[in-house]
Amino acid sequence: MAVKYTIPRGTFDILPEKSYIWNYIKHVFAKTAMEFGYKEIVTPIFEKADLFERSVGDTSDIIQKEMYKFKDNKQRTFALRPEGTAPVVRSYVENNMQANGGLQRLYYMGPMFRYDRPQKGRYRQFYQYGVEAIGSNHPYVDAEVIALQYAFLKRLGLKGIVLEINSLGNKASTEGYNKALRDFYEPHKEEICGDCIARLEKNPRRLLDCKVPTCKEIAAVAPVMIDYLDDECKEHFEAVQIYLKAMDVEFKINPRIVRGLDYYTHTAFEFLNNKLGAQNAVGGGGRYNGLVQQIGGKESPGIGFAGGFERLILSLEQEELFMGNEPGPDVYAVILGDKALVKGSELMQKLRALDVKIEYDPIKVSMKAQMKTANKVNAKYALIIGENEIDNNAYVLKNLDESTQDSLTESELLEHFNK
RNA sequence: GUGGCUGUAGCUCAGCUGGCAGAGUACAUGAUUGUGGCUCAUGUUGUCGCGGGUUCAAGUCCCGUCAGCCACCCCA
Repeated sequence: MAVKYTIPRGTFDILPEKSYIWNYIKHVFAKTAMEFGYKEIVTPIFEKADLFERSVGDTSDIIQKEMYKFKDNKQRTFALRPEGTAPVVRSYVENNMQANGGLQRLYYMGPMFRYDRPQKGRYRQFYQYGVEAIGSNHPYVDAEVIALQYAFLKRLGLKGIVLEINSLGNKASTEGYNKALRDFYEPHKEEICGDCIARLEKNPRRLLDCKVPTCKEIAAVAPVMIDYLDDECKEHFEAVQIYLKAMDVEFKINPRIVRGLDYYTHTAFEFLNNKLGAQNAVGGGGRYNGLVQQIGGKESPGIGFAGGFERLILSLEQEELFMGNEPGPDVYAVILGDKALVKGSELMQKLRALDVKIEYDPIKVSMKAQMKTANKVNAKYALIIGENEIDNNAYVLKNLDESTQDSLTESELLEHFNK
């Protein structure tokens, strides 16, 4: 079909039949976050580009090739946000939330943008939900944030998702580890793939999960991050695990977890659905103790996570958790003729005032077509309004599930729905 | 950004070595003069993704392009 205007590549419309499930997920997330004491924060869709360049890290692909950058009329460079943490931290610093003291618990939802080649579960405009807890380095907070996302996924009914955690240590241990990795790989330079040679420079941790067989063999005996943690980092990581167990959160330690953004330190975690194919990360996050300072605030430790709506919906569909369809109307009005429609309009309006969800479709003319539609939209009742009913003040209310019907006067009808 | 597969009715898809564009489903009408779901009958729906080329003739072959999917990459 040749349509004149088509949607931009890597974007999608949320059509009415899907918007119900989107709203449902948003609702469940907001509810879960609020139970943990998190409050919503809404930041703009675009920010100054250098906010991301400085925080996310200028070596990452997200900044190097995936950011939607543009100049406004005054030649200032902005970017559509590629992720949610930097804007929240910017707002935290700019609004001096530190002055409130204590821990700030924030949640957000909204579209993010990355210029990448689309495939299933990967879009150029995609929707994330996430939280940030800023102001404490206590390992309980790490566990709380993880437990929140865990609770959210459980509440949606998802079973096929596993949680993996890791510690990336502090800056010193990360640097030490990266050096150890580079030293280890140096003598193997001839044997590893081209991608891995680039990783050696750019992001040595990624060497560990290369899929090329020869690289895999080498990676299997490469040094592991956990051995490079100092005592403080180790203690923190162990404490997180104790709290997670206390909160009955199931997890697995995976020393190979790498996060895509440069600002992560200490705890890192991922929720994976391995039935999803290549794009299997349903959500993930980690601690970012240096980020607030980097963005210009007083040093303040933080941790957060983000997850994608699209992969969540794919997972729900896969596990056949369709959350039910949108409920049908309470009443479908079967109105026979234009004369009856005048009284019908009046009646429908009176019922709506009683909070009754009522639909009518003037395109369907015959009674048969209207009854059929009432059935199709899954209405509980069909209300028949014809000239006979109006003349006799006796309206037929048919219960479509039970196939029973009663004849009611207008006041009886309103009484029936006045609960 | 790299490689591969696919694009035909609203949806799912068939269409062979070029020869009248199809099925199921959905939708509409009727069987049932004002009562839905089941059944049966009849009917409507197409720039065959788009542009070009080869040919008497292209949904089919060739080139280009756009889009989706799969893998890499990256990550949500």
